[in-house]
Amino acid sequence: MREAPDLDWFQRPASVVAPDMLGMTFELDGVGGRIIEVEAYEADDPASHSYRGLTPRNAAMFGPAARAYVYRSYGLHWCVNIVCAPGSAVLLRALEPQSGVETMRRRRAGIEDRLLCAGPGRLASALAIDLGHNGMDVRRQPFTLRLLPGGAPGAIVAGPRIGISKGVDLPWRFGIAGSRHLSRPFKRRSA
DNA sequence: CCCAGGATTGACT
DNA sequence: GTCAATCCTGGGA
Repeated sequence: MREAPDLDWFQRPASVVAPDMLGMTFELDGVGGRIIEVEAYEADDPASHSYRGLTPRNAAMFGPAARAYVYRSYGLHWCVNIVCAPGSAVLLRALEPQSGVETMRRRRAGIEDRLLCAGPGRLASALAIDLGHNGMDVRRQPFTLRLLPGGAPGAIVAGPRIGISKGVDLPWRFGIAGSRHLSRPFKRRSA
């Protein structure tokens, strides 16, 4: 099994790190899978929580790289990012479930397998990520983040980010083309 | 101090 | 397709 990338690897701008993260394996307490979809949020990005500078909520985004930035979405859901260069982070939007699938099913009774980690809120729920994980180093227990031989299992596609009202033109959503574990399909590039 | 508005999801028409 | 749930951040007064 390979190790997590060096700290320097994370200290690049999130929009550069994000596509490199596709195909890596992300787990919490042995529950997780292959990263299928991510979004990048930069420091000077009007859609980013860090855009207006350091606040109590977004403090992790201005701390060391390779840490988790966890926030509450719409008052109900948790979402998890991996911090990159200062003020930038990669939002984890979808995994292909690979380990601890029974645990995920128990946590999300009734949901289809392909939806277990399809979306940032579902992903955090399936892995039982919450604010208690904010600021933790994703290269160390209880997290694992590692490269797999072969890299991304398919072509990488990019498109506009989902659910934002600013920065809508930036193509900073990245995913594995055609994966059935995406939160939503990527619009095919027009000819 | 106030309150509009979310990096979403699931239920329902 | 539409829409409510739910809560807390942070900008503005």
